[in-house]
Parts: sequence; structure tokens; C-alpha cells
Amino acid sequence: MNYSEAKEKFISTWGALGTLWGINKAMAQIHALLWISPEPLSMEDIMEELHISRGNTSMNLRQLMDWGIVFKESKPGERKEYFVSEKDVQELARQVAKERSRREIKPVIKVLKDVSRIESDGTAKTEELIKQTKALYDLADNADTMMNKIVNQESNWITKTLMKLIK
Amino acid sequence: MNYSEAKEKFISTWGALGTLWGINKAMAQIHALLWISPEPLSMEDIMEELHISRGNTSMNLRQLMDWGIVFKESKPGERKEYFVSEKDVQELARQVAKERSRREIKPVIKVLKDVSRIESDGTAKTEELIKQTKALYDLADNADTMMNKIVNQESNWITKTLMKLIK
DNA sequence: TTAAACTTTCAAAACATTTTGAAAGTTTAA
DNA sequence: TTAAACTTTCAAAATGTTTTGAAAGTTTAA
Repeated sequence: MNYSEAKEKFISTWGALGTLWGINKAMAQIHALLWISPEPLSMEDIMEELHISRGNTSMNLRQLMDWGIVFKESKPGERKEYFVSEKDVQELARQVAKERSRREIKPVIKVLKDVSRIESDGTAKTEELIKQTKALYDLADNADTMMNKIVNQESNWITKTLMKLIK
Repeated sequence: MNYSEAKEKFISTWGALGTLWGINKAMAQIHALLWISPEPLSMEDIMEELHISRGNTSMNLRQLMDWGIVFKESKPGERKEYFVSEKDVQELARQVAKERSRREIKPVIKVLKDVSRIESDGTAKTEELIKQTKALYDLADNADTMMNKIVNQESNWITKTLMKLIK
């Protein structure tokens, strides 16, 4: 596999993965392109590389900036804007985890909490609703907390957790 | 919030979450309905509750069964088939993690591995491609392993990990 | 100011996914 | 067997999402 093949494979795979996880193809591919580019790229560059329209490029770059994983950069003496991606994989993970948690996980956790706290009327179906949504709430809340801790590199988190278990 | 409100809220939220994560609404809602139902439900029951067509119900039940989180159940003396969901939240999480890993994560990890192992020609762009895809590979591989371990309830995993760190 | 260089917006078009419902298929009781 | 009860399939319709591209907007150099 040579450079071009590898590059194409990476970009298209990243795009497909994005789609599968609810991130659109263009957004994922722009990110992939910037991720492996040693130089900042202009909108023009991106449009050419990925064969996508100006509008599409503009909208998805904005989204990537909203996510905090792509930044604008201006070169002195040039009118054009350039774009670079966050290059540190830990920071990328942290940022993605943070955004997904905020946008997608937290709101669901809130609903689960509310639903699981309705008052029981003693019927089997109400009991089951409460029991099952409570179980999901506990799982989701734990998973969310854990994910954020891991990704936030509280490297001594494992140690702390263990301390609590021991004492 | 009374039972009906809570139930509707849970089902619709679960459906919305599914959509956001690339699982279709009907599939997620059928799962939600079965998750909180103390009794097995027939296709008819599900169609009525969720106002979806027979075909849709059939296809999505099959998918849920493929995922290993919904099962067929037959009542003695009845021709109709009934459906129940896995009720244990740990088992649900395990099953979902396993399937997502198999279908969506593992294939990407393989591509990252292949791409990150191309031979360098010494140019900056090739070096960057290798470096950045390698970083993603390490992250994804670790995250996948970790997720599976956590979810597989190797409850002493944290302990084991710490042991390795200490020794 | 002006106009050139560039970016953003947004309605319409293209594309993709989901849903429907009727026909085909399957199973079972008699 | 047959026919009733039930499930699955699948092409067409509905719905939802993404992409385009041209017009509007913005910024900057002169």
C-alpha cells in the first residue's frame, strides 16, 4: 500500500465510521484529511481533495470548530483562512467524549432519572417501568462518569477508586 | 408524571437516542417497549402500542434478535409468537458492546493498523499519516479492549490492571 | 469609499433510509 | 390434505438527511 492508497483508505474508512456513529460523511472526511495533513489547508484545498462543494465544506468546518477539534489559522499576508485539526489524540478523545456526553448522553440520563422516579401505584407494569428505567439510569450515569474520567486523563483515578474500595 | 406519561417519555426518548447513535427509531422503540413490559408481547401488541406496520415490526424484531437482546417466546396452546427483551442491564450492555465492537469498531481498527504500517518514504506527509493513524490505532484499540473488559464484568479487572502497574 | 477575495447561508435537488401494506410464505390443527 | 392463523418479504411511497451552487454577506487592501 503506497501513500495515496493509504490516505484514501483512511479518509474513506473514517467517513464510513462517522456515518455509522451519526456523524456525517463530509464532516468525518474533512476531519480525517486535516488529521493527517502536516500543513494547514484552505477551503479550496479541502474542496478539491474531497470533491465536495463550497457550502458543504463551509458548514462542516464550522461544525468541526463547534466540536472544538478543528481551528482556523491565518497565514500572515494571506487573505484566505486555513484550517488545522487538533493533533493530539488524547485531546481529540477528550473533546469528542465531552461533546457527545453533553449533547447526547446527559439529556437521556435526565429523562431516565425523571421517569424512574415516578410514584409507584403498586401495579406490576409501573413497578417494572421504575425498576427497568432505574437500572438503565444507573448504567448510563456510571458509564458517562467513567468515560469522562478515563478520557480526562485523571490518571490517578484508578488509584483513587481502588482506595475507596479498600478502605 | 403518571404511568402513561412516563412510559411514553421513555419510549420516545429511547427512540431518539437510537436515531442519534445510528439505530433506527422503530428498533429502539420496540426495545424500549419490551424492556419495560412485565409480560411478553405479540407482534400485534407492539404494532398497536407503537402505531407501526406489521412489516416494520417484523423486520426490527428480527434485528433485535440478531443483536441478542430480544427473544421469541411461545405460550403453550397459542399459535402466536411472543417477544421478550433481555431484562438484565449488565447483559444488555455486554451484548450491545459486543455487537458494536464486532460490527463497527474492529473493522476500523484493522484499517488503522494497516494504514499506520505502510512503509515510510521519508516525506513529511507520509510521516504524518503514519504517526497520526498510529495514534488513533492505539487509542481505538485500547478503548475497545477497555470497554469490553468493563462490560464483561471482570470485576477484578481494575485490581489486575493496578497490579501490573505496581509490579 | 470601492472592489476584489473570500466565506456563509439557504432553498432546491440529490440521495439515503425507513416505513408501509399487500402478496407470498410458513406452520399447525383438524 | 386443507384452511386458518400467523410471519416474512419486498417494491413502492414516505420521510429524513446531505449536498449543491448561486446569491448574499463579510473583510481587507488600496
